Formats: sequence, structure tokens, C-alpha cells
Amino acid sequence: MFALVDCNNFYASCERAFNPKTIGKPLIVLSNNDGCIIARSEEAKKLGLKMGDPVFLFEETLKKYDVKIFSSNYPLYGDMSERVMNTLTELAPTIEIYSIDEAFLDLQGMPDELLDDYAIRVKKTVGQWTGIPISVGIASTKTLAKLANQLAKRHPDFNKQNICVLHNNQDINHLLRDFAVEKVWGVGDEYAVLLKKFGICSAYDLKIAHPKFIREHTNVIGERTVNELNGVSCIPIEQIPVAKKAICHARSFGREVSNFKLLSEAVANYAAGCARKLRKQKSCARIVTTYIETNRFKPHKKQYAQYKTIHLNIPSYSTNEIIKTAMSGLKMIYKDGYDYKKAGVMVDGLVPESQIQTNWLESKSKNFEQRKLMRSFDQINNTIGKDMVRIASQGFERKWKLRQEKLSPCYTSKWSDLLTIKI
DNA sequence: TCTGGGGTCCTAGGACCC
DNA sequence: TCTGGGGTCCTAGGACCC
Repeated sequence: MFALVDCNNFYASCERAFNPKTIGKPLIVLSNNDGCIIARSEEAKKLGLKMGDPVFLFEETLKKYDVKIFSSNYPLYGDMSERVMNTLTELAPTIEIYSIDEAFLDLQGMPDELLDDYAIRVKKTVGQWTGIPISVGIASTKTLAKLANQLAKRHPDFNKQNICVLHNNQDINHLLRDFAVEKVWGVGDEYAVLLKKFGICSAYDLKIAHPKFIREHTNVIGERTVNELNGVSCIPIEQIPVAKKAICHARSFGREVSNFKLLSEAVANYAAGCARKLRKQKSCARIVTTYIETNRFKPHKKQYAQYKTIHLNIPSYSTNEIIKTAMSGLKMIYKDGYDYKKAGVMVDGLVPESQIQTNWLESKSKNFEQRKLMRSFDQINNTIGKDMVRIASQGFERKWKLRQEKLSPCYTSKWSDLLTIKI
């Protein structure tokens, strides 16, 4: 059996954990640049605020119902996530951290009659230790556990406790019949449209569909989903986090940028971000892509979007080399006279640091110097503060920076932001 | 005025190798 | 008039996930 633990309204719950005043009140968290709604408390959901909606459309509602609004605070969410995951690690022998707010637990060997009590204990412990409310779904495959988790959140039979256990021998077909096919894990909007053309509208319809038929019209993942719905486990727990195969750093600007210098500062910073992430997972990149685009939501203005991919002779994780490469890409695609809204850098073709093929034309000592330099670079920035040392092209002013007007303190990761309690 | 930022896997087709 | 069989790697595009 597998359990899927999912934090309820995770970002909203993180903000609320340190703001007891907001309990019972509608609360939302915004995307970067305070643009879209990306998390909502239950109260905010009831006001009809939708995930992904641009927030400026709802000014009136927000005011009328005194909705509490927060800019996203990723250091806080990241740290709270770690606390939740650490708690789960103490409660289960094997866990797979699936996303910032979700984890699968391997419950292999647990007697069926203990599952319900176990779910209650997990929910209670996580709540007590972290202040984050969770939902627990338990079933015989990961896909069914995801489904059970949805039921735990929304189905009237389960949402009082936010726990749903689908026991092995239990008849669950009636639950699957009421479960829309597009909500099944692995079925997105496009496949849902396709499946509905074949009369497959519910999870039950998909369960009784022929796996080979589904594979023909989708792919092998679709076939696997059918099997999983039938209780045949095809997707194992992945305990060890695997190294990323690509890393991307991209942001929309707080305001449009029309000169090369500012744009290049932003690109330099994104490139530096990629390099930092590369070193963190001990990988080097073979390919660096830079892209820029204007504001596509302003169709009346001149539009331009372009990217440039450059291959490195020797894979690298050095900040100055990644920046240099991203910069030469930028120079090739930059055009004067446009208002740019977004830029990004992506590194690709990652190889482990230990497996770098050196080029006999490049001197070994240069390579060695670079590594040493980067080690000191990270050491300084990790101890004293982010970007304390940086490449000059990253700039200092950061006029292109994000808008984050409603940012909460980093309660758990910055000494200066530690919560003060008056008694 | 204001519209996010990450990732993965699969498939098909083309270039290339022997 | 006739033209094999077996592979790999890379890329682009499309789907999916959070």
C-alpha cells in the first residue's frame, strides 16, 4: 500500500501558521511579481477566487471581503516543507518527496486493519509538529493513492478528517464512477478531451478501458495509468532524489525593460542562478540557452521573442563561464526598440562533475583554478550572504527586480525575521 | 497599471554509424 | 532494373506534473 500525504493549501497554510489572526479569514498567496493567485485558503476558494487568475481582476472582491494577501515567500515555504518531510521521515520507513508539499509513503507490509489509525496518527503528528494541515490518501497504487487524497480533500464522506483509505478488497467502483477522468493523475486537459470522445468520462470508465487501446491513443504512460487504476502497481517509490537533467532560471520583470544594460544584468543574474544550482547538485552543463520576450499580454505593442542555444566545449558550472556564454547568446538575439518583460537562462545536457571530459587544448591548471575559485565563491556567499561576491555584470541596482509588495518575514530562516511574541 | 516558474517523459524524424 | 538490417544520438514538439 501507498500513502500520499499532501499539505492543504500549502503556501496559504505556511503564511497562516505564523499569522493566527488570519485563521478563519480568506487568505491568498500571489505568484512572482504579485501577478497571479497561486494559493488560497478554503475561505478564499469559497469567494470564487481561482488558481492562476490574475489578481488585478478581483480588486473589488478582495477589498469587500478583507482578503489577506501575501507575496510568495519561497524561503519560508521551502523551510516549512523540510519540516513536514522530516516529520514524515520519522513516521514511515520509506518516503518519496514528490513535490514541495507532497510525499508518497511506502506502507508495504502494514496490516490492513492498522491503516486507518496510522493515517490519523500521521495527520495529527504533522499538524502538531509543524502547524500545517494535511490530507492523507491510502491505496494499493500511487495513482489510486493520489485519487484517495483528492477524495480526502473534497468528498463529503472523507473531508471532515481529510483522510481516505481505499482498502485492498473494498469495492471502490462507486467512488471511481463519480470521479472525473481529468482529475486522475496523469490525465491532463488534452487527454481528457480525447478520452471523452471515446465515452471515457470517469475514473471508472478509464479503469475498465483496454490498456492497449489507451496506449494506442496516448502513450505508454496512459497504459500504465489504466493498470494502476486496476490496482496493479506500476510506479515504484523513488527514494533517492535524482539529479536534474535541466535547470532553468527565468523571471518576469517588475516593469518592462528596454535597454540592453538592464536586460544583460538580469540575464547575468539568471545565469549565475543556474550556475549556483549546478554546483549544488555537482553537475556541469554542456548547453546554455538564453531567451528574451516582450509582454505578450499587450498585443498592441511590438512583439518579439527569441532564444539562442550555445554549446560549450567543456561542460562547466563556473559562474563566469555560464554568464559569459549566456551573454554572448543575448547579444545575438537582442534587438533595440522593444520593451522586454521576461528573460531566462536554461542549462541543459548536464553531466556529473566527476565525469567531465576535458579538452586537451585547454590547460588542466585553468580548470583546476576555476573549481577552486567557485568553491571559495560559494563558501563566502553561503556564510556571509547571497551574492556577497558576484560577477560585475550582475550589477547592483536590480531595477528589473520583482515586485513583492506583500512579502511576509522569513520567520524560520532569517535571524532578523524571528517572530516576537508579546505576553 | 497589473497575467508565475519550475520540471519530467514520450514520440517521431533525421543524421549518422557499422 | 536493381538498393539491407541493425543500431545510437539529437532535436523538436507535445503531453503531463507541481
